[in-house]
Amino acid sequence: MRAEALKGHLDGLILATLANRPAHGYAIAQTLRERSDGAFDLPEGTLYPALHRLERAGLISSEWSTEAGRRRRTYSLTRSGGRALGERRHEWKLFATAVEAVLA
Amino acid sequence: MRAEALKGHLDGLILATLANRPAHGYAIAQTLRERSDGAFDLPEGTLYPALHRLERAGLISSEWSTEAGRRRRTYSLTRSGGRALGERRHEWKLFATAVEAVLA
DNA sequence: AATCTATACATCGTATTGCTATGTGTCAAG
DNA sequence: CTTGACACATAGCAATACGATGTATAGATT
Repeated sequence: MRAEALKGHLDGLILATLANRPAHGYAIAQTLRERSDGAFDLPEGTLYPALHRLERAGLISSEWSTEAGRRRRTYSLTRSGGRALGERRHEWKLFATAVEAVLA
Repeated sequence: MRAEALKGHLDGLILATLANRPAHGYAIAQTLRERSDGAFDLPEGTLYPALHRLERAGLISSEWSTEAGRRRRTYSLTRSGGRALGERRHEWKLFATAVEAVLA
């Protein structure tokens, strides 16, 4: 997968992952890898800045916790993030339809 | 349509447009707008640099001509560009499938 | 005991890329 | 003679994914 393909779509994927339940960064990466059947295997330098960006934007919120000696930052979708996810899903449909109309 | 959504996918769209027949920049923009039902309305600052980029990469080639006083640069898909288009189409399928598996 | 692997987070610097704004110039319509 | 469509070009900007690197704990392996 070329790096640029993901640009502009990562935020929606992260929000969608958090829509089911809150999760910490590492778990988000695992879920994304599983749900995408290995297609999305995010390096740390991609994931953590994206999470910080989403939190700055108010779409997710975080809380520190410690479990078995490991510190975790657990992220949850905010109400605003839920709305944003809806928009992203809608936008994706429009985008995918348009791309397929051209590529086909 | 958010600007970042297109990133990394524009090249494939341009290549696909040229797969039918050679065309000049302005015509490519028109075709893209029509085929995408208005979703892709490329500003010049997006289209022309992209064409130069594709030509530098050897995926398209160009020729100057003049028609009715207007100079045109007509672009054609190269053999290498044809192969690249195939790859992009394949990559798109993988990408779209993965995104839908996560967003759904 | 030492090393490796997985877990877990963080950030600096870089490359890529699409867009805005601006500039050049032709031609037809009003 | 001004507006709009046609036609191309580029400088500067903003956004973002990634590679590399660093910190730290826990369990398994050697």
